[in-house]
Amino acid sequence: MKKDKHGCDLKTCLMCRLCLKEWLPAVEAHRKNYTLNKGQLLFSENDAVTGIYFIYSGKMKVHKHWSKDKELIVRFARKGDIVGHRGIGTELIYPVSATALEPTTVCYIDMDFFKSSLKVNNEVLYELMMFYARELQESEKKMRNLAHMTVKGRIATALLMLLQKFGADEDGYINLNLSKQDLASYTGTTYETAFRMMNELINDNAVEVAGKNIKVINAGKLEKLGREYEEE
Amino acid sequence: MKKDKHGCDLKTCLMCRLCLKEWLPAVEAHRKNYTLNKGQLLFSENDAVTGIYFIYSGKMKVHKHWSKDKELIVRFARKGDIVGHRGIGTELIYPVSATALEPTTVCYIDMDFFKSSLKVNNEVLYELMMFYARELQESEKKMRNLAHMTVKGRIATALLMLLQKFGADEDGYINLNLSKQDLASYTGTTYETAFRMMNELINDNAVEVAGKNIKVINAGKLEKLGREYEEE
DNA sequence: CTAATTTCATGATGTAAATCATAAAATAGA
DNA sequence: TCTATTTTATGATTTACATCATGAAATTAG
Repeated sequence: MKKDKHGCDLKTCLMCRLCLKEWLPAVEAHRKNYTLNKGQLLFSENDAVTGIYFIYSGKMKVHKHWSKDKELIVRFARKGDIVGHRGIGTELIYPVSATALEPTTVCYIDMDFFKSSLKVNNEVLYELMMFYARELQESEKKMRNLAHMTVKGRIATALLMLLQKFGADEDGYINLNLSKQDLASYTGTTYETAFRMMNELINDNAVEVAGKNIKVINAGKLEKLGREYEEE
Repeated sequence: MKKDKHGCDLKTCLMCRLCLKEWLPAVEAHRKNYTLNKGQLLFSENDAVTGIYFIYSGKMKVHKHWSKDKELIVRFARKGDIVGHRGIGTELIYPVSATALEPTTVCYIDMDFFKSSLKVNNEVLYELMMFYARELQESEKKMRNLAHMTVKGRIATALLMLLQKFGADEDGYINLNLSKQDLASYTGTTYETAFRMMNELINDNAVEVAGKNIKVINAGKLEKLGREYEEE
C-alpha cells in the first residue's frame, strides 16, 4: 500500500462533510492517504483494528472469508464510502476484509482520532449511527433473500443494486467491472451457477453482457424476479 | 396491546441507563408501557414507524416476512433489549415485525422524543451507534453462514447463541421455549429439515430435547459443527 | 514474447435440502 | 368435553444447486 503525496479534497466523506469547520484542520493533520492497485488488500479479516478508511477514488469489495475458495461479498464501496467501520464494536479485529477492485485511493484516520472526532462532532456521530441503521436494514434484507430467494432472483436483485449504486456509462453498462466469481460471491452461490443464471437472464432479454461489462436492458423483468413468491 | 398501569423501573434499558439523570423525569413523562400476550404482534413489517420499544420483561422475536408461510427470524430479544430500532433510517416504515414469544411488557417512546433524547444525551447516541455496529457484525456473520454453512451447522450455531443469550435453567435447558418452526425460521430452513437435523444432533449426543425445551450437552461438538470447512 | 496462471465456458453427476403427503399428539377454543 | 386448529413426527419424491471434470480464452508474469 503506497502512501500518496496528494491528499483528498476534504469534501468527499461523511467525516469531512459533517464535522465542524473548526475541526477540519485537525482532520487534515491526522489523515493519511494511500493508493492501492487492483486486487490489493486494504485490511484483512482478523487484523487488529487500527483505524477507519474513506474511499476518495476507486472501488472496493468488502468480503467475509469462508473456506479456501469461498467467501461472501458483504458490500461494494465507492467514492465517499466508509470502509473499516465494521471494526468498531466490542472486538478489536476487523470482521471482514477489504480489497480494491480497481486502482483506489483511500483516506485513513486512526481510531483514537476518529473516536475523538465523534465526541466533538455530534452531527458526525448522528449520521454515522444512521448510516449503521441503514446498513443493518440492507444486511437483513439480503439475509432473508439468501434464505428464501432463488439464485436467479438474487442475481437479478444484485444487478439492480449495482446499477443503482455505480450507475451506467453512455452505452448503459454498469460502471463496475465485476468478475463472475465476484458476482457469485456477492449472491452467495458458486461461479458455475452464477454463470448459468446470467445466461438465463441473457436469454430472457433482461441483460446484455460483453466481457465483464453488464447492461440491464429490462429492469422490470429483474425486479419481478426479485419478487417471485414474495406476495403470497 | 394492553396499556400497563405500572411502568418499568427506569433502570433496565439503554435509554434509562445512559441518559443524564436530569433527563430521566422527561423519559418517565413520555414513556408508555404496554403488555402483550404470547403470539401478539407489537408492530408489523411495513407499518409506519411511530416510535421505539424497550423490553421490560418477556421475550420477542423480530422477523422478516417472505411468502405466506415463510419468514426469517432476524433476532431474538429479551429484557433490556431495544426493539423497533430498525425503523430508524431513511424509510419511515418498519422493515421487520416483532412478536411476543411469551407474555411481555414493553416500554414505548415516540420517535420525536427519542430523537430529542439522542440530541441531548451524547452517551446514549454513542452507545446506540455501537449497538448498531455490533448488530451489523452479527448480521453479516449470519449472512455468510446462511450462504455457506450446512443446515446442521447453522442449527448448532443457533443453539449455542440461544444458550448464551437466554441462559439455562437448573436442569440445563435453554430459557426459551422455541417451536421447531421458529428454529427453522431462525436458521433459514424448513420445519422438516430443522426437525431432522435436531434428531441428528440428539443421536450425536450433542443436545437433549424435551418438548420445546432444549438442553446443550456437548457444546464442543456444536462449536465444531459450526466450524466445518471454515479453516481450509 | 512465451509460459504460467487465472478467468471463462459448459456438460455430466451427485446430493443436500425443499416439497409433498399423512397421521398422531398436543393445545386451544366453543 | 368435544371439536378444531396448531404443532410434532416421519417417510417418499423432487429439484435446485453444488461439485466434478475438462478445455479454451484471456490475463499476468518472467
